[in-house]
Amino acid sequence: MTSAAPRSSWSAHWPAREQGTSRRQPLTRERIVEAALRIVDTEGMDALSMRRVGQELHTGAASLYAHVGNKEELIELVLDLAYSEVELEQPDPADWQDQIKRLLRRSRDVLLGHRDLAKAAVVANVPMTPHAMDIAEAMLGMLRAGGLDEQTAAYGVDLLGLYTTATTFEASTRGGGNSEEFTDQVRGYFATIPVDRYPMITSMATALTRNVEGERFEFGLDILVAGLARQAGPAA
Amino acid sequence: MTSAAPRSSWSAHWPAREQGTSRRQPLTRERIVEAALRIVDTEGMDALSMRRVGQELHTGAASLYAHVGNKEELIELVLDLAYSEVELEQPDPADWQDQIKRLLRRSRDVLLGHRDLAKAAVVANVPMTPHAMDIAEAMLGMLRAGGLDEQTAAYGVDLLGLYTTATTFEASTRGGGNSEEFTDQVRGYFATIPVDRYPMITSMATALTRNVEGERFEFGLDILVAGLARQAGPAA
DNA sequence: TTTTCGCAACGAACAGTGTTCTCCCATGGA
DNA sequence: TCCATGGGAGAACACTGTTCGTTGCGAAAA
Repeated sequence: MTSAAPRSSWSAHWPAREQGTSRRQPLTRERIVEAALRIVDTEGMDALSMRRVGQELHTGAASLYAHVGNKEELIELVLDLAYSEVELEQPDPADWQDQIKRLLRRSRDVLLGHRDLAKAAVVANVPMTPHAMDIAEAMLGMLRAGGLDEQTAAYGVDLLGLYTTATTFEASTRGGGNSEEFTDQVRGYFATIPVDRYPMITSMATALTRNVEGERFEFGLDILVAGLARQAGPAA
Repeated sequence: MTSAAPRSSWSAHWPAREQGTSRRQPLTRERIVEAALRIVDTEGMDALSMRRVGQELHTGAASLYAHVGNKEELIELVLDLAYSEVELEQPDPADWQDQIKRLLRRSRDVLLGHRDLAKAAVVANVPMTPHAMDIAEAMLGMLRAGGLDEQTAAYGVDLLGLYTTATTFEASTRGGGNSEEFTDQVRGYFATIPVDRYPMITSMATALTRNVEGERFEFGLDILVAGLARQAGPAA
């Protein structure tokens, strides 16, 4: 703040730098959401504050409230922007199980590509933003193509979404996925707890802390999709 | 603060009220955690602040830091206190599937009995507090009794815990469970979205918003436990 | 019994947070 | 040209978690 100069006169000396590209663009909802996502990508969810977003756009926090309502809505918009990156495919009855798995893997990868953004997905209720609903719509199509009845498909899409967001959030807290620091830390902790009270945990420490990229996610994914498929099998 | 009197002289006039029961008990970790849980029960997680806990114990926020370290640790302790309410049973190979279901139902009920405490369970990483590990220990025993190998049981306990906490948190945000306000609100929202973009969602609105006590939870529970049992079947 | 000493208790303060109020002023329509 | 609408922005409000420095009490030491 020591180098702060009168900004209006300063920009008056620099009237048309690069013409239409940047040069003090008007504040829009879109630019705000993009700036917020940029902050999440580089500094994480905890660093996302209204003042920080304002700073990113060279303005104050108060200016944002003309476009976004409140922080909760901003986070929702950021999450929806991320969800828009998830590529969808048309439901194919012959391939619906793998389609669902691919879709959820892509969703997970997109979330993991934005640091700990999955935290927002977990805290948010049922996602009712446009692109989140696009994903739900696609999943419902696949589940129905697989022969599931309405109620099973409805419960199923909820279950699959819940699993994906929760498991992705969990993964995002473990330092990005590849770091073995967390694993070693937990394993070291398990070595200190009383064996007589926790015979299972202590003896299974290595299995419990196993951290192979995606394996844990695939494990639950297989169970869930197979379980849903079994609901369709006997009925159809 | 207008009625604030010199407390030392005030308590000097009231030296031994009720002898050993109350009378300005010393601040302990236990009393702090109990007070915090009381606040969560009556006002919810969002109302839980260090100052609020201090107020509950007729002191300031700073006094708590001699016993709890920080807020994150306090929340962990509160969660662990709640987990201590979950009754456990000895693993029985003949009944392991229902045992697991009962255990998770009890866990869910305990969490739901403390407002939105499940939020803490979701945000917390893998629970490594004593009573949380007691539950994990019991579940591991049941899974192993069911014939699952080490790695499957390890992934399984993680999966089941994740599902229970996430689904319970989701349920706790819907106004306690019985309130149909949220259901009507979502259903009303679904009536406003474009049918051509969301044909599935709009046509399945009633199935998607179905909110029968526990049914949704049981749906996922059946799939998960059955899925794990299938992992044990062919191997054993 | 007196003195010392450690440490829990605590008020105040710091650096943040989300949000609102209230101006200022530029821009578009009349 | 005038005026009104509304976005931009500084200041302020009511909070938050946490730390600092002091106070005072209770127990051990002399």
